[in-house]
Amino acid sequence: MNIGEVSERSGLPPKTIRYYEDINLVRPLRSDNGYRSFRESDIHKLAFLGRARALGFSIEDCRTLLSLYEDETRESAQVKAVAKEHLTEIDNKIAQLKSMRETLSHLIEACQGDHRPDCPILKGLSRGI
Amino acid sequence: MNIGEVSERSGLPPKTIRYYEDINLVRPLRSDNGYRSFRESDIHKLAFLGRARALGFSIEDCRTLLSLYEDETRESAQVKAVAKEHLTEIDNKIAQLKSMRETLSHLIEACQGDHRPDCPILKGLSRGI
DNA sequence: CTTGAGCTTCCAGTGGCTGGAAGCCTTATC
DNA sequence: GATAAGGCTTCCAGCCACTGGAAGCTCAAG
Repeated sequence: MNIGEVSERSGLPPKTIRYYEDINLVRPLRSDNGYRSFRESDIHKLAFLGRARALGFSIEDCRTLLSLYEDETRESAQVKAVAKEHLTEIDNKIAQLKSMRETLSHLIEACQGDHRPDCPILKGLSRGI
Repeated sequence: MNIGEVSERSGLPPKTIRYYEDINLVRPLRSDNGYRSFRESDIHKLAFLGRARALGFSIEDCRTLLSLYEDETRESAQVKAVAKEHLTEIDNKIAQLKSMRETLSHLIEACQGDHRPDCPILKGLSRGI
């Protein structure tokens, strides 16, 4: 199967699929004409990667998860550890964004948003919030 | 004032300050020895930038905010518009992270995390969540 | 005079793609 | 058989906002 169809079936752009080959996440075969030739197992891997990326896992996490997926002797504790660590990162990001949101929304509420130059947002940024 | 002291007083790393000069966010003077020579107003600007960045504004937003800050004829509505748009982006990011968190935490809860290979997290990633 | 800290510039790398150019391959149409 | 369109290939550059490191200059202390 050529890259175009694989792109449609996996939901990943062709550029991304080529990139994943570059960094050895997938290793499609090659046809005589030089085109990449994907097996069903490649598509399955790519879809796996797409879902893991959609959950925010880093590429290196994805590599780990994929190798665990293919390792019949894995222990689910290994997978769970990776996932838990990622969950913590997500929680940290959410907390950081919420804190930004808090400060920013206060400033926005305090600002009249009219034709006059006086602005609490700029004051907050210039004086320390 | 040299970059080291400015770094301490503004809370920004020297590398970042040099970068901000590169992209014309600040324009410190130069001493005869070639060293950057910062005025109080430069430090003020850098601290402003640090706070805006801490609120998650992009560099281009920061450039806009800084120019509004220095423009006496600004209308606070302009500032508020920039801030509101950024707030929306923050809200979108929070929503996306929460959705990831939701899915991921369900998978984690379902996983025993023991020595056996059976793992709902990997199943979820491979079959579609 | 030497040592060490602080400053300079420049280049490369981070993550995860994405855009674009130049050129080969395939398929359909004339 | 020529040609045009579309899909494929590689390679290089760029995105964002820095950050690390090398090579070399300047300055203050001992």
